Amino acid sequence: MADVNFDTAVTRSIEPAAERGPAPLRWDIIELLFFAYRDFVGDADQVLDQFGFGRAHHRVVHFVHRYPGLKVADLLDVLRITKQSLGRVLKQLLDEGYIVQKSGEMDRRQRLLFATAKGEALVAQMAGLQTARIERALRDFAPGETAAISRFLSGMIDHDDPDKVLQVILGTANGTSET
Amino acid sequence: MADVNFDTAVTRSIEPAAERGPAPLRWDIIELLFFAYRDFVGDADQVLDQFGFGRAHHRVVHFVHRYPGLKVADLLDVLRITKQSLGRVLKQLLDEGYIVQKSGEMDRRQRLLFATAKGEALVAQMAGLQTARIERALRDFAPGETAAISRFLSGMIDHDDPDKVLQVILGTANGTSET
DNA sequence: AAGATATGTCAATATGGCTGACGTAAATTT
DNA sequence: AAATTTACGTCAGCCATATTGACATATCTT
Repeated sequence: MADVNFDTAVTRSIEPAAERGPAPLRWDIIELLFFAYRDFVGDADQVLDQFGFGRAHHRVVHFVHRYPGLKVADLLDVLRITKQSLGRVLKQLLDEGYIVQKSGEMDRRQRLLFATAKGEALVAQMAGLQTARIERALRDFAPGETAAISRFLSGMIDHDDPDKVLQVILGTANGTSET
Repeated sequence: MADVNFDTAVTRSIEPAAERGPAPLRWDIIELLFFAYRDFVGDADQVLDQFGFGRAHHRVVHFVHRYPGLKVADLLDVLRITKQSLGRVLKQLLDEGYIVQKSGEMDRRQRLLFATAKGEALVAQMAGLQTARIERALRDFAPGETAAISRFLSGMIDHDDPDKVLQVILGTANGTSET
């Protein structure tokens, strides 16, 4: 199985040496992020398959659970999809009783979204698997190091985003988890 | 715009808090990962749009560039898709000259894949944007902290994966399960 | 010669994005 | 009060990317 020249790959083979300082690319972090995220969402996929849902359902019910009373428009900002795309998924979650909606009291055009106990249970099941992965990965770090990890992830995010949910997260992200 | 009770959301509303402890969930890391990865791939999306490609093309040409001589079967393992899905994307990249293939010398059934200069340029352009984001996020960390960040990302990955590319990335390390 | 393997391909289907257009109720502005 | 804007829903169709199953071909292994 020595077919692929992984050694060449690791030491970097073809680099445009035209300029003097090609500004080294962070292949290491780029690929670690790819695989970390792949396995991270893989945890949720296992659960979703059992419920006949896809990743889109996860994202919707997750944010609705976490930010009760979220408006449809807020959700569109967070997920960065169109209302048509959201509509399909949201309708299923409403029909199957994972989410309910109430009209806004101040503005009755708004449909405020809330997760039901059923929806909460689904979210918690997936978050449980992902939390296990996270705790496993964080197990041997000093408190200062785990804080650095949080700050790094926060630093990877575009902070100039007008998204309201994101503002909340970035405002409180430096604290530790609640509960 | 005080419609949504973000405050309630942050302090968490519907959680069985009275009991001994349902194992606190790491909502903080879960959501930071979501947004960090969303913006991270967003960098590549900008470039891909200009080329008329999608994320699938990025993944393929990235790994082919990074691990020259990769077999089709290896690529399927890394990307975790079927060969039918890969075939469509790979064919485009071959037709448009981003990738070339050569028959394996020891096993001529194999099609070993290599990125062309054109393919390499595309990958480098996307990696450049992502590297800028990474360097920005890592700017103010001590060396020990950046090492911790890499170890964390590595720890988030399933190490018992038979995937050959992953083994190289993880340092050709053990086959130890995730204890 | 027989079987397994690596790859390619055809056909059908599902999911989850997209755009554009239109409708309705409710809030806001004039 | 009327006009306009906003929040949301929906219909219709298109595209990208994923799926499964079946089958073809070349090549390596036994």
